[in-house]
Amino acid sequence: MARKTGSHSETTGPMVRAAALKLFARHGYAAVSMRQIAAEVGVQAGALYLYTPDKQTLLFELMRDHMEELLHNWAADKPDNTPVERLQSFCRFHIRYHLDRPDHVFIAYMELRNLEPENFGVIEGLRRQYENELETILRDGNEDGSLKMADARLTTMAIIAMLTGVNTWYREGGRLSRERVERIYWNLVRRAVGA
Amino acid sequence: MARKTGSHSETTGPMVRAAALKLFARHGYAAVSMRQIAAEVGVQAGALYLYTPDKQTLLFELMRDHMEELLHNWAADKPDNTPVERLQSFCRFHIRYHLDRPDHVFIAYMELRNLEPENFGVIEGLRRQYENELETILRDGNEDGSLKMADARLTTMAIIAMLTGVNTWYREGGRLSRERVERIYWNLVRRAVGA
DNA sequence: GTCTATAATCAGATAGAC
DNA sequence: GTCTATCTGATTATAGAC
Repeated sequence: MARKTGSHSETTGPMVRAAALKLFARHGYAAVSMRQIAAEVGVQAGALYLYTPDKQTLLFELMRDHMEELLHNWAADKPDNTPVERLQSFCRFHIRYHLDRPDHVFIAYMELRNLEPENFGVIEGLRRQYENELETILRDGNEDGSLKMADARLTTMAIIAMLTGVNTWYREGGRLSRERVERIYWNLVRRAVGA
Repeated sequence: MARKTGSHSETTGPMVRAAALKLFARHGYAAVSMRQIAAEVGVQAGALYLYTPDKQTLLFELMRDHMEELLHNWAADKPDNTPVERLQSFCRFHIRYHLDRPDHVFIAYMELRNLEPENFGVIEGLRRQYENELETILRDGNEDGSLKMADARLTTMAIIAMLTGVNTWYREGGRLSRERVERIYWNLVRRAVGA
């Protein structure tokens, strides 16, 4: 496993991020040492600092890249039609995208408090952007009468919490397929907002 | 602050737990040192070991006591009437109880992975008991026709995730009163399960 | 690009004085 | 019951050899 010599800058960098992602998700940022990450990659601890200035940056970049890719992928996916159809797309996209990246999602929600203030601000801003995507759909539906709810902001937070919760219990090969889970959750959301 | 001498066994024990609760919630179990907890209490690190055998037990007992009190309080609150009324009681109870104990709730959800396997099993069992309280209500409603949903277990997980999510954004003195939040969330749940 | 060695600090936990 | 001192080992990060 451990390479003693040679040049691997193009593979080692991604391997360091992948190892950090896996270990942070499994044990938590504060509980994982740089030595553990190095061992997972197959290098010595000192070598990690060729790929990241420090442990904090490693965490921050994992979270930032995840949030930016989330926004980018939703922007590419999002349809331009009725609020109800956009809402359905959002629900299905959110569940699918999050189930595909359980470690990223776990970190993005659990490690916020381990970010230094400046980094925290950046991630909070990206998260808020994503929430606003859903909130806009709900407001549009409220206005044209296709949806009905007391408070669009609260309903946004309620729906996102509900959908993200799938990650806490879903297991591949379990009782229900992804498609079935997506449909059941969409029906819960649909009825909650009177669509 | 720091008492140099004297006997305080009846106040220091609770103070140690309160300090650990606050600091674990704020920074995470792994990121908090016994010295930080001692400083918060106003004693030296060594003195903590009069009140807990180790750091792990401190975390475990905070989580266990929280879950047991949650179950106990719900048992005392829970009405014995129709599924719809029991569901409403559960939703309002859950939001109110969790908003009253944000630090306990935060720890109970975020620090599961820092529990040793045996302790983890205990907490998981208590959590499952609580989920079953809601699931039973939903099944009863499905049977007598007062509620309608595709899958009681999924709906249980969806509702609990949605309700617990309130803790992530609610701020005392904010735009909405607790009473208003409780009512809005109850209406979302009510419609989602066709009540 | 990676290694080994090391600096400087801090961790959890214990022993013994008072 | 608390403090001080200490043990043992781990931590992040850097320096310099190869």
